[in-house]
Amino acid sequence: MHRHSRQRKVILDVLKRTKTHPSADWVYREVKKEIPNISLGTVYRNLKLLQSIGEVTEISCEGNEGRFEGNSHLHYHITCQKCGQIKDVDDIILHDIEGKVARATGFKITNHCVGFAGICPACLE
Amino acid sequence: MHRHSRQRKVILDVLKRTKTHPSADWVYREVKKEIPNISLGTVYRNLKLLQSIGEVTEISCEGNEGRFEGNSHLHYHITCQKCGQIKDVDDIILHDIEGKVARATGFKITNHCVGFAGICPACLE
DNA sequence: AATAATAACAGGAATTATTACTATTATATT
DNA sequence: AATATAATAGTAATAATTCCTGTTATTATT
Repeated sequence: MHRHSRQRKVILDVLKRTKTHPSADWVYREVKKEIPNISLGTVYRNLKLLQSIGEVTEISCEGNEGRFEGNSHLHYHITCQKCGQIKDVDDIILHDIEGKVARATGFKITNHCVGFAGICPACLE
Repeated sequence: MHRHSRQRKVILDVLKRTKTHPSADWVYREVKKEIPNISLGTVYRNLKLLQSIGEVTEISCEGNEGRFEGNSHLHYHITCQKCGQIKDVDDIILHDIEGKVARATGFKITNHCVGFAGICPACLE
């Protein structure tokens, strides 16, 4: 059973209000502003716990391991390597890729990581 | 300029002949059978060098960082979250996703990261 | 409100994966 | 064969994460 703790609440708040995809250490430093003696272990433990209850997602694409986000809905993105903008890829384009892979492999799929990088139309000119 | 070394050759041979997606440490232990005093640093250095010349790929999706493969034909990966095995998903299943995304977004795509995670048929029982 | 049970904590040690350093060895070129 | 230096072995260092232990705080129960 989970008890409430101030530490957990502040960690989640920090994640919910940032638009970036911070590392555990960034979260630690941020939470420290409010709870100066928080332990890094507490941050890791809670990031894991919050993941397990679906409040937080760990990004696993594009070498961004160890980055977390509080907005846990699935999405695809494409990054321009020149100007850095990130665009969304319409779900329809990649419709049912999980289903296709599940049928081909026999796996029960629980997660996927789909991301692209390239040069955007504007930068191509 | 690259010189040839026995160490590099054996490391590449080991990777080319395995069907698994080994870690640097597994490669190290395997190469040790042939070159008992090889250094782990040598394995890491060569894995990196072999990557840079396209002989070896490092898997970068779904928390599989640090896994390598010598098989360079296009395919995707699926990882079992229970037993940890990594299997290949043939390109045909997700045929031309890069092209689809390119046409939908107008990007010139140069890189992608596509991987899946779930529970494998054996672990589902 | 006080008590008891234990989840969660802080702080530090331990672990793991990877990289950096340095003196020595091996390879390609002359 | 002599030379220059890429590559090596072995070790130390770094970074990210997890584990451990004694203490604190939260929740349920009285």
